[in-house]
Formats: sequence, structure tokens, C-alpha cells
Amino acid sequence: MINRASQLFLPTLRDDPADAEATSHKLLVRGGFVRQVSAGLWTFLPLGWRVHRKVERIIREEMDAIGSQEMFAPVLTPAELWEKTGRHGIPELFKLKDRSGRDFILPLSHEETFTFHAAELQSYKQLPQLWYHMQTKDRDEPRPSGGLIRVREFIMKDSYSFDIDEAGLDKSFELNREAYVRIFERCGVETFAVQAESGIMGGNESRDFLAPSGSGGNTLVTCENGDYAADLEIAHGVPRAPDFPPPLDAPEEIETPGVTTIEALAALLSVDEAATSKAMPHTKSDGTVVLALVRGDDRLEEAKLLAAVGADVRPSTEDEIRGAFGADPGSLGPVGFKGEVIADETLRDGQFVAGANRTDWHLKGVEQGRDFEARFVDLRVPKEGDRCPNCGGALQFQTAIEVGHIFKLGTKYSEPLGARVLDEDGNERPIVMGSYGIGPGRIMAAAVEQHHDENGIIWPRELAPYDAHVVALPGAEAIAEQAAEVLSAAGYDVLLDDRDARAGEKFADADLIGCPIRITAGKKSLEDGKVDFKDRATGEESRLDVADLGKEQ
RNA sequence: CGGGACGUAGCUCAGCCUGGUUAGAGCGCUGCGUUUGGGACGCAGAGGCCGACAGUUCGAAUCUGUCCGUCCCGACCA
Repeated sequence: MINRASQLFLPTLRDDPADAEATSHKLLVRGGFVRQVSAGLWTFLPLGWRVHRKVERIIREEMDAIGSQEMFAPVLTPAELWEKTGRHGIPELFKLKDRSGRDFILPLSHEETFTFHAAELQSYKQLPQLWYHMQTKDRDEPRPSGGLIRVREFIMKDSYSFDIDEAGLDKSFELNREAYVRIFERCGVETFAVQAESGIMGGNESRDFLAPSGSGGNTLVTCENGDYAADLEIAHGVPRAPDFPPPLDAPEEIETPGVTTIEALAALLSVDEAATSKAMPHTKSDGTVVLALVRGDDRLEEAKLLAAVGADVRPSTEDEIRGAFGADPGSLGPVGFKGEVIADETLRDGQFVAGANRTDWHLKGVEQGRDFEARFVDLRVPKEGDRCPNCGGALQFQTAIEVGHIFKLGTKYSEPLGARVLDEDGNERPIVMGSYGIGPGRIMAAAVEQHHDENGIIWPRELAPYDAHVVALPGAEAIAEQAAEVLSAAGYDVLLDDRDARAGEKFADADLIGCPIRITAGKKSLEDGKVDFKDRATGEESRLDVADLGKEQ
């Protein structure tokens, strides 16, 4: 197949767009792959759509290979379905009405719709089932950003598995996990499958596929020895040991006028920040106050606290704090506090400085067990310098794009939507479900983030908009045509640059667009009746006979 | 939702602080000519409701207010 640049809508740009920050955003816009319509809303131009479809094709092949069945569900969805599962209140959900006032939503995933269809299943004999579709999703993102990285409307491949029990789900989950690994491999995108937060999907277990990149909404934590990978939100790190002062037999009160920060406290007492504790009171949805306690040099991970508390929490207001502690923020601590104390693991051993629950006073030598009781969990945000929880190796942090996310949902959707089947014993049981999402647009962005140089994109072979970019220079149009024909006959998709433009311009566009190989026909190669070959990734060049094209490259 | 920045030609930007007749540059675009292996050159052109509205003023791209839009940081986030 041959496309001619002279007839394509391929608006390449010389300058970076002013509103772009992420590399993939800049290059996809400059290369004429995508254009923004509004914040988080993008049109895929002809080349961008070709790449998108190549990603889709890979996904389809791998889904079909594990026996997943493709179908197609509507975007517009009656609100009742989402009311039944309790997801109607999600703030990101676009809501609308039809002319008679009936409520609809634009879904951000299709659990409800697919479970609605699964309700038609009747017997365990019909299970397992694995269904998928590729469909538009809408999310009223508070802050779209990074080009294709975070958008308000996008196409997602989402799959749903239906099993009779947990063991079946485990199998379906594993099947999909393996398929995902193959998909990312074929797309040339390096990913890490990590334990992740389940977010608004709910469910028991989930695994996130994170692609390291220059930009992105997630932080990937990995061990230098390769035995640990996690999303920062749930990652564990082992921090350095504190430099403790000599222990005390009992806590000692010390006046700390006007000292409300850890830095000031540590400086005033000449003590290691890591030997202090930080009290962060939170209020549960039922109004009770719990105290989250982390080491002075650490930050609290709200998501971990949320999981530990098992209820909605928010930072307490100053009034609530005074009510519960009898002191101002800045002088709070666990000693004497009547509510629950949830402390980070790092505070288990040693004596720490803590607030005295008396404004402008702190306590030295506070020790858990002796001076207060607490429940110990991991609450801190890992940071640079932490060691691996498995092997003690150095942890590394890098920004990443979440390109896929798979969940064990259990019966979270099948129960409320009445998707039940009869088991072998004739008992009605809710179907055990999993869901598996992947974003082709994000895969494109991640591929560009991972494969580019100062001149443009270097597409992985399976994603490139064309397999070969043939550049026709003046006087060599005929041989360029011939080269394109030969490549096309060999099964290559070819972009033939037949525009009336200067050589430099064509080369610059070819580098920017990033097809794996470039074939140039011009005066130089014409002398011996050949064409010039250039590998986009390596820069390697050679002169070839037209007849040999498409054979070895 | 909190903080910040920006909005002038298709793109990237100057002009605004210190208001003054016809609003500029580079790139891109059209025509003609010369050029032609890494974004050429000359000549001639087209292209703007200066984000919107309201105010101040004899006069507003420029000052004030409100709104809208876009981006960045945070909150949030399949």
C-alpha cells in the first residue's frame, strides 16, 4: 500500500506547540498525528489514526488468542444501571438527560453494561466467559494534561471475565495478565506490572501496568536489583535508621514556643528529624478523630491511611483538633490522646520527640507500648534514599504512564445487577468477575516517550504509521515510485514523499514522523541506479538496488 | 476546587508597563523567477473583531472589572 504525502493531510510543524510540556505531546502534535479540539479532547489525524489502529490490531490479536470474544456496547448508558452499583455519584461521571428527562451517563468503563448482559447467563456450564470491546470512554477529568496522557475522552479496550468461583477468576486473571505482557512487548513499550490501588473500580486485587516515561501521572518505584516494583501510592520503602539521642526512663516535657514545624523542632532540640514524630489528625465520616502518626522526616500517604482506617477520612479542622487534643496543631502527639492512634511502622522501635498535646510544648523520649498504644501499619510515602523491602537494594523512582489496569472484581457488580448462574448443586450464585482495561492512546504516548531522539519519533516497528518512508528528490521521481512499488509488493505500507519540497525539509519530516526505514532516491543514488537506505533507529545507511528492497530490512 | 501563568495572523512570538491615526516580525500560505541530498533566495501578494462583554477616556491591543478559554503546580484520578 502506498500513500502519497502530496495528497495526505499531514500537517507537520516546525515549532513545538506552545502549550505542550510532555515530549510525546510535542512530537505527536508536531508530527501531524493528533490535534487538540478542547482540553483533553483530541482528534487523531490520518497518521495518528493509523498508529492507533495498529495498537488496536495487536490488542485484538492477543485478546482473540486467549479466547476473548469481541463485542460492541453503546456509550450512552441509562443511569439506572449505575445507580444499582452505586457508581452514579462518581464526580468524574458525565451525566445527561434525553428529551423526556430520562437520566443517562457517559461511562468511564463498561462494568455495568457487560454485567447487564452477563445476567443472561444461566448455568455454570456456560462459564467461563471472556468478553471485550473497544469503545469510547468519557471522564470529566478535573485536569487533563500531557497530550494523550490524561484526556477526557478516549478509546479503551476493556474486557470482562465471568467465572463460577475465585479459582476460575484467578485463571482468567492470569490469562489476561499474560496477554497484556505480550501486547506491551509487541508495542515496544517497556512496562512494569505492579500492585496497585483499586480506586473507584473497587474489587479485591488489581495490577497496574506502568510504562516509565518522561511524563505521566504515576510514580513507579523499582529496586536497582530488579526484585521490586510498585506504584508509589502503595509502595513500601525502608528508610534510614534515625540518629537517636540517649533514651529516657520517662517522657520529658520541653517548652517549644512557636515551634510548629518539624524542621524548627529538630533545630531547636538539636535532634535528628528522623527521631521525631509528626501527628496528623484525621476525621472519619462518622465524626470520630483518629491520629495518624508518621516519622518527622516522612510524608503521610493518604491512600494508605484510607485503607488502614477502612472508612472515608479527611484532615481534621482546627476546631476538631482543639476538641480532641486540647491543643493547637503543631503540638500534637499520641500521649494522652483518647482516640485511635495509627502509627507508621518506623515508629515501632525507639524513642521519639512528639507533641505534648499542650500548645507550645513537646515531649522527648516517647516510646510506644510504654507511653501510648497504637496500631502499626505502613503509612509513609517512600522517598529517595529508601532501601528495597526485599533485598535492601536502592529504590529508584521514575514517572510513568498507566497503560493498563486489571482487576479482580469478585461479585461487586454481579450482585447488584443480578448476574447469577446455577452451580453444579443447583444453587444460584453470583458470577465472579474480573475486568481488564488498556488504553491504545496511552500506549502511543508511552511509545513516543520511550522511543525518540532530538529529531523526532522512532516508532517501534509494529506501531509505525508506515513501514517505510520513501523520499523522492528532484530528478529521481521515477525511481522513487519504483522503490515504493517494490516495497508495497513486498507487503510494506509505504509513505511516498512526492511533495515539491526541498530535501532538507523532507528529511526533517521523515525523522519527525519516525517510520523505521527511509529510502531516498535522488541525484546521488541515481548515478548508479540505486537508492539510499537509512535506519531511523540506528542511523545506519547503505546503498541498495531497488530490486533488493523489502528483502532483508 | 486552591495557587500560578498565558490568550495579538495557520504556527511561534513582539507590542501593553508609559493609551494616540493604517497593529508588527519570523516561519507557513499564494503567484512569478532562480535554486534543489539536511528546513534556499529574490520580487509581488493574501491573511487580524488584538479571547468575550462591560467600564474609564476625546481616543483602548494597551488601563479597570467580570466572564470564557488554554497550560503548569497541588488536590483529584480505571
